[in-house]
Amino acid sequence: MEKKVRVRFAPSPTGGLHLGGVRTVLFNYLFAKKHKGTFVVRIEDTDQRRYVPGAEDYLFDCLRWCGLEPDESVQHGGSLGPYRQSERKSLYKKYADTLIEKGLAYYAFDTPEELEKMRAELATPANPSPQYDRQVRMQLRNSLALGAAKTNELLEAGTPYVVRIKMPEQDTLRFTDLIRGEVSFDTSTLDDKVLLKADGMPTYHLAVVVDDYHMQITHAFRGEEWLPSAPVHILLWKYLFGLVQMPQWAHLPLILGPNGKLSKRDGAKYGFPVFAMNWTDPASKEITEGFKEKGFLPEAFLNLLALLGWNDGSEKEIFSLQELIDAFSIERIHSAGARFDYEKAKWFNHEWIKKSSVDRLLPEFEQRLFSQPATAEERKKLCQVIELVKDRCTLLMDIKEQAGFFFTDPLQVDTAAITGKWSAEKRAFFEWLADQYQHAPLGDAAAQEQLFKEKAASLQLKAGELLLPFRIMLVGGKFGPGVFDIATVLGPATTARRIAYALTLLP
RNA sequence: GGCCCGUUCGUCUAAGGGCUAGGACACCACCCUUUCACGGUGGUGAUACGGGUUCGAAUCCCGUACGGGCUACCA
Repeated sequence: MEKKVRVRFAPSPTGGLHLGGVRTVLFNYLFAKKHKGTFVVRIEDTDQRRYVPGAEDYLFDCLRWCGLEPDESVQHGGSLGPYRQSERKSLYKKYADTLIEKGLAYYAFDTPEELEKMRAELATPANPSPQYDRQVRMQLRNSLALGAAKTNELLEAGTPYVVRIKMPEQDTLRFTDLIRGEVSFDTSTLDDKVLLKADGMPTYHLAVVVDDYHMQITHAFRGEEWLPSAPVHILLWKYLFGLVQMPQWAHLPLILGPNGKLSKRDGAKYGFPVFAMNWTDPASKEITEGFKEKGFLPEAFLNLLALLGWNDGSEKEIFSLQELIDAFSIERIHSAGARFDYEKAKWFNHEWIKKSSVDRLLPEFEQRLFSQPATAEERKKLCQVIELVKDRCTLLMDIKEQAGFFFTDPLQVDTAAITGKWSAEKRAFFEWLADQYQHAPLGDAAAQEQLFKEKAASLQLKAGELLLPFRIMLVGGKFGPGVFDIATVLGPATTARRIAYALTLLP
């Protein structure tokens, strides 16, 4: 009997939720749902200096917007909490002590200044970043070099210390990554990573192992940037809980920006969002734009993220969340990093807007077009409008431009596009047309078009030369769906009014 | 510098030893549309390089080059 699948997303609440973070959530979620497992969100807030108020609530807001609700978390409850690492502090200390007792870790009293000095002294062009490792540890201020008596003395005097793992001299550590196969490391090249900080908080290395064990995590997904620290975690699993208990690891390929790992700066620089939702830095008040506010549908956002590094082997590209769950498999995740392409991202969104139902789109349109809740009548009109314009919206932001004129007379009428071929005959035609809309029942779009063309022919005017002016009178510019469809939705009174108004601007 | 990971059109990718190397985005052309989109048709465009293994390699192995990540008492 297989163990019940349990996965976790373990963000550190320090700011906006990055594209890559959402993709990690998504893969966790897909895998959990696919295997009827449990998706846990654990807050990694062990660095108190980096605490950012609001970041945690923001994170859950993002997950909610995406439709990726955790099964267990700070906000969702669960029996294996607390789900915030700062609230599990004493647990980690216990394990750090165990490691020291077994001689697998040691106390280190070096101050940050001393470490800096050591690195500065040892740095050479050939070795620009010296490590705290077996080469130098006997020359530093730690329990290994100092001996038991001196160590106890320092401890009793309340000297601040950290706990470091004692990296074995000569060992090869290997594991099988679900995405890249066997990966191995030689411990002789590794350093003695800090496990417990001077403030008593664990570092990521200790916390992730202890918590994954206690929360019974079976599969761990994380970004490829964590691969180099895998050997530390393997060792801790071996020392603390046994390797058989260790979750299966999958190191996800990185999402790259135009220059390496995608960063928030890239977004600002190249004009695309990087965060899921708008993030306002509480200190600087600086706002970083999110996909939501930029006008992405969450369905599209998830879809494009899933296809960045994964595909189902077919040529299918548009997937709903349920379809992703059904089709998902770790084996089909790529091992190479993927460069984020904003143009393709927009294409996904456009596809989703086109395929979404009027009902799905209604609240999106309403929210962007009305300052107050729409009346039943406005809603009815809105539905017709959505049907007419949704194919022309790539981002939800486009709604204002593509649909606004149905509800508000155009502020600017591009008369310059009309005046070139304007004439007294044409003016007469439009005066007649306005009058028709004002007084005669005109029927549907097809009937209006027929009448329009017949009248044009009778006056020896080319219908083609009248259509564009008509459009501009109604919408203000050279865009929008078929003119007679617009006139129909606008209704005769409004259509007549706009023609009449435009005529006042023309010779 | 050291360690780790990676390398198919500009970008995302398919092809898990036998092929005219397929699709999508973007781009270009044409068609449709008496606006602009949508849509349709077609086009430009890739297996980093060098060695092996094999009857046969994008696919397996080695090396080189290039790219990325890590190298904090951050995650």
